[in-house]
Amino acid sequence: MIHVMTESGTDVRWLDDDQQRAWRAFLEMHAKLTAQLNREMQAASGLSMPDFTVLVSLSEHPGGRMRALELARDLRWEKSRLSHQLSRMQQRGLIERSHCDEDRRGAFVELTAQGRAAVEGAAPPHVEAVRRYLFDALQPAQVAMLETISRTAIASLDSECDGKGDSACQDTAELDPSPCA
Amino acid sequence: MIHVMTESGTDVRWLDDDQQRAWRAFLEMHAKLTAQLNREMQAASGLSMPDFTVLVSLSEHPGGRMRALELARDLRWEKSRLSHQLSRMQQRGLIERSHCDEDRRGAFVELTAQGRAAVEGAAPPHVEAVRRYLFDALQPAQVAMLETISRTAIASLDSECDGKGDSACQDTAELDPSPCA
DNA sequence: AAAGATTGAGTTCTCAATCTTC
DNA sequence: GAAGATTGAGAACTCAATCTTT
Repeated sequence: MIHVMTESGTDVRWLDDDQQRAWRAFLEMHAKLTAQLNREMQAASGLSMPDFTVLVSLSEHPGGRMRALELARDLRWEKSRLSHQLSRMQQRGLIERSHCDEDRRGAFVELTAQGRAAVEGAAPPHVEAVRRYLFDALQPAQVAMLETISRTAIASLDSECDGKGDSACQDTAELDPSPCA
Repeated sequence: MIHVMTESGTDVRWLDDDQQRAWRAFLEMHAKLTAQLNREMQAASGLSMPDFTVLVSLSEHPGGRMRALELARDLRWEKSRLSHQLSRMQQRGLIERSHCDEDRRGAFVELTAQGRAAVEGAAPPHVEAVRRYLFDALQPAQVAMLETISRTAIASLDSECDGKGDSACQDTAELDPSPCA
């Protein structure tokens, strides 16, 4: 374990070399991968990744229709982030919004025919790209380890933020992960 | 291997269950982790992660001074992304820009005293957070695997984009990874 | 007051266009 | 024309404030 004295005299445990390399490689990998996936999806289908993510979630629900709050929880997005995104997607005809009768505060979000066609067209090349850049090069044990590592970090992040409001730290704990492929 | 017939009759190899779970967990982990690190850095030091990333890179160079293009390569950022970021940081007094004598197209970027103080103050709590949320919960073999997986994906991404311009696909191949901790 | 949702302002990022110097 | 860099427009995200309904 490396310790370094800072100017303030505080004792800081820096990352060791292995951790440092892993951390920087992880960040670089994520940045390059998502940038590439975004570019290919935009070019092939005219959708951004945020568009696609929303459409996938909707398409996995019966009738392509769900409450906005449920969608926000599903995606682990802030309410305002979802609202802004839905506004843009509505303008482009990918989704529609309607009011909720049981609870008149609520809003429903619904896939349009155009939105459904868009996500069905975008999914195949996207999945192929995820395979090509990531999974085709990984062994099964590595895939399993990637999930284990990710879940470990998610658990430590979720346990950290216990009493915090809104969406920064999740107010939901029992939903499935965000659908992105 | 699962095959699915789409409407267009194309044969698509979808992700299998293990891959699907790993992929979604990976995306969720990265999103939560970076959001949390961003929030803590903003609260503790008034810096965003992009600010910090730039300052770290500068502080690791002699004199806290380097060419803009070198910085862009170091961070694997587009020229325009860096330029916008530097404009904001210059306004806040974190860096200064000056002209290059040898090549009058070029620009130098230099850490100000304030910028150096900011990054030195921000680094310790940031590193602690990275340890707390990620590395403290990982075994050495998992850290090594994370790096291996990341480098595998980076390699497949780098080999994919060979003849492409500017920065989307890297025009550099022999530099160190982006410094972010 | 709390819950569901929207809005506006400010930051960040990408893309295409531009400008200057080589 | 290519290289180094900046600019403007639009998309995406966060935060705080707001509005309506419960």
